Amino acid sequence: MTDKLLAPGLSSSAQQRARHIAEAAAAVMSRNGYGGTTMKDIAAEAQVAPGLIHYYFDSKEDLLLAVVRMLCEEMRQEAREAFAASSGAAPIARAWATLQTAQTNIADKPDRQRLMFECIALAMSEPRVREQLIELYVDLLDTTSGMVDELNTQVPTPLPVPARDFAAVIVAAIDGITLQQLIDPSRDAAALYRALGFILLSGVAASYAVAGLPTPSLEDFAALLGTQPEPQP
Amino acid sequence: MTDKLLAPGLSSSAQQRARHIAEAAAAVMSRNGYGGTTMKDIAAEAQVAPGLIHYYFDSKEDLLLAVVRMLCEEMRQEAREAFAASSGAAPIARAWATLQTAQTNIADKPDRQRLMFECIALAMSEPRVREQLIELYVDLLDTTSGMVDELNTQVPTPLPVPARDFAAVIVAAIDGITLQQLIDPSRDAAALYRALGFILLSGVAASYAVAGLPTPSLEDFAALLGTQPEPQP
DNA sequence: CCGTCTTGGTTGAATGACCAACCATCTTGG
DNA sequence: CCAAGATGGTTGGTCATTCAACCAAGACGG
Repeated sequence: MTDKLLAPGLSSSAQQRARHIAEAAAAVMSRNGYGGTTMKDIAAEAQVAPGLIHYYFDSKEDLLLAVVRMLCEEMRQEAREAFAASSGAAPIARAWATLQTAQTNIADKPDRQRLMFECIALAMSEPRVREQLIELYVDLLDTTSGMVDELNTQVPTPLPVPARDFAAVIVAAIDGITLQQLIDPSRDAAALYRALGFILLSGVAASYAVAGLPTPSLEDFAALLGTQPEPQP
Repeated sequence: MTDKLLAPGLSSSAQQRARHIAEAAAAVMSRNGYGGTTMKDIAAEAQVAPGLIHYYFDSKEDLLLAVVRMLCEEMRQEAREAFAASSGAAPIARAWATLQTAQTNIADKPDRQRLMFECIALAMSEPRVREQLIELYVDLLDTTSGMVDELNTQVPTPLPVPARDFAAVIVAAIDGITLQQLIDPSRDAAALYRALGFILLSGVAASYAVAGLPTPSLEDFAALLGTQPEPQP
């Protein structure tokens, strides 16, 4: 039994208790990182005896996984909502709106992102963690490539690359930007997202061009992304 | 004194000795990860007493930093060489050739990449590590944006985003793809790099279109990237 | 030339801090 | 009254780091 949280056969109050502990863990771990968090810290945050944590979770690692799963689900949900909310708009606008959720995520809750990456680092040496993480990534790519698929139908020439690969690259770029932000928060994340937006959207422009349709100008994009185009000197 | 390796006033034989230890550390840490490596392991690999390591390096952390700096420098060098070697070719080909070095890097030496990310995770909680990492990223972005600048002059319409932001996004995407590869090596890295290539290069296509020049067809790109375009069903 | 001193390296056992996991023992709700 | 739930001190193991002792090889005085 690896994860009592998901195990059936626990009363709903027990599930609530487990969740309470997981939330406390999320708070402390976000604050101090996984390595910098002791079971005692978590117990203190949850106002509970240290031993009790092991009653609900087999190990510290399990607790981390529960936390990370919660955080992932939350982020994915936000992205899905933004995508759905923009369902009437032009494909470019939808893509941009959805991308924004990633941007605000790192801006508003850097600690959570940090925890995610600590978990990834742990996964490199802990096979159990890795498996869980693979699952989470599969879900994330499913969601993203679903969106790409949908946008693909609204564009004159469909993308010349498999939607899933395209989605993976988008996710990769977001992860990478997040990483850079975590390492040096003083850098301007908005500028990077703007650049990412341009890069992705110029693909759309090419799509128009290839179809022999009038190509949207870069100024159009610029207006959309809320910035001026900045030609190189 | 934080880093005896760089400290002046050590005889050159001492520098050699330090390097020898750092190389042993690189080997073991790549194999077992930073967390999974003990000073004893490193000592054994270097055929040296555990205590000696602290004669040359103040802490395990310092040793990691020395190792990471070596690895970074190596990768940057490879990329620079590939870029320089292709200096006669078309901008698209140069970009692609340089991108390839990143691809082979993760394919051939995943362990090193893993160590890099473990170091990044550590940086989140260790200010000293973070500072060093910021420096390394600055260097990396300098190199990359230098390349982007150079390519920018060879293209009909210069990029509408600052070269440095563009470079940062490229680096981010590479990092992200690397991360995904580390988590699940069974995924097809080549496909992701192909997708990244298309995304970046369709920006070039747009650049032609905006300039009112005939747009290179996606088939042209496909040939260049050594694959067939795969239209979505 | 030879013994001794000095210095720069080198050794590996001992230290000490840390903490996840355990468990013997209470408490309480049903 | 008795589990299920909760407590928190104890335990055992892991390591980074320290340190006192050791050694080889060059400098030096006699």
